[in-house]
Amino acid sequence: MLSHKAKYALKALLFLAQQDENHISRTIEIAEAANIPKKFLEQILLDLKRGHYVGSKQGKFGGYYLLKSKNDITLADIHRLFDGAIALLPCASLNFYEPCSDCTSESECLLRHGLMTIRDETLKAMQGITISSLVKK
Amino acid sequence: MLSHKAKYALKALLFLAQQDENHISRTIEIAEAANIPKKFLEQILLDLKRGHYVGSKQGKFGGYYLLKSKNDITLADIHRLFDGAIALLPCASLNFYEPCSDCTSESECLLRHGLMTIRDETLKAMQGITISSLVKK
DNA sequence: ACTAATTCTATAAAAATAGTAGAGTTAATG
DNA sequence: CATTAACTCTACTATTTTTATAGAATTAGT
Repeated sequence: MLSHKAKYALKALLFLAQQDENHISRTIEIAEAANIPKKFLEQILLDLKRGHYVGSKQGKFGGYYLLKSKNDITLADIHRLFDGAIALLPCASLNFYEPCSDCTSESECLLRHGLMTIRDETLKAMQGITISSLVKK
Repeated sequence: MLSHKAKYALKALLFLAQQDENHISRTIEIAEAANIPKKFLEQILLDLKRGHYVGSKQGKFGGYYLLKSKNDITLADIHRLFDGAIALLPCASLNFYEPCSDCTSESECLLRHGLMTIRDETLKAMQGITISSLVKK
């Protein structure tokens, strides 16, 4: 399941993607349009900025805008940024690999292989969903 | 990601699946073989029992055994039993549907459709992984 | 009766999540 | 250059979920 953060991030990105090119949106606008607590959204937008998904303009008449193309922001990206690994266990993860503390031998682990299969399929599916594809629905 | 409970449940089921037909395994055996805290495993086995995945025999020489066929226990089943919805948001879930509190109109939600696509693909993949298929690896 | 196992309920400790507060910084404008 | 309106940053708090643990009750074989 997605955390609220990830969900809010997606909703914010969808909002930004629907604005005119070069338009700058204030946090409060996004918060009200997408029904997100404003102070919470501030943090989320900063995270999106640090991930180079959005850009910002400071000061009066400042705000946020999409930095990457709608086509280049996938569900997988946002999941990883806010919720971490896409794999079902850290030992099966590409980007967030960690051995299981209860695992005696990873190579003999019966679970890991199956979970890596799932990861590959889920990842492929999630990389197929972009902000652009969502807006078009 | 899977919770420890779900991971431990899978490991316990894998252990049971590898025993001889009609063999009964004590909790302590499973716990030691799979490196799971015994008292925690007790709860998990009870949940698996309530889900009709394992059966138990009480009293001296009691223990647990697989009730369903290895082929009929899927990763999707265990995920749902311990970690709930497979969908990324409750509003996109088949078995754990709930509307989002922040959603003003579900029919106009741009996220939901994409998440239902992901759910269908993930679910299909997870239903393809059975205890039996894991043991064979 | 004794022993060894599951069953059940309650509790506790730790971690993660969700959200809030408030001071600081930046930039436009008159 | 003061004012205003925006983003930025750090810290904190409250809640919920997760991960167990404790201990009494029940069951059944010998």
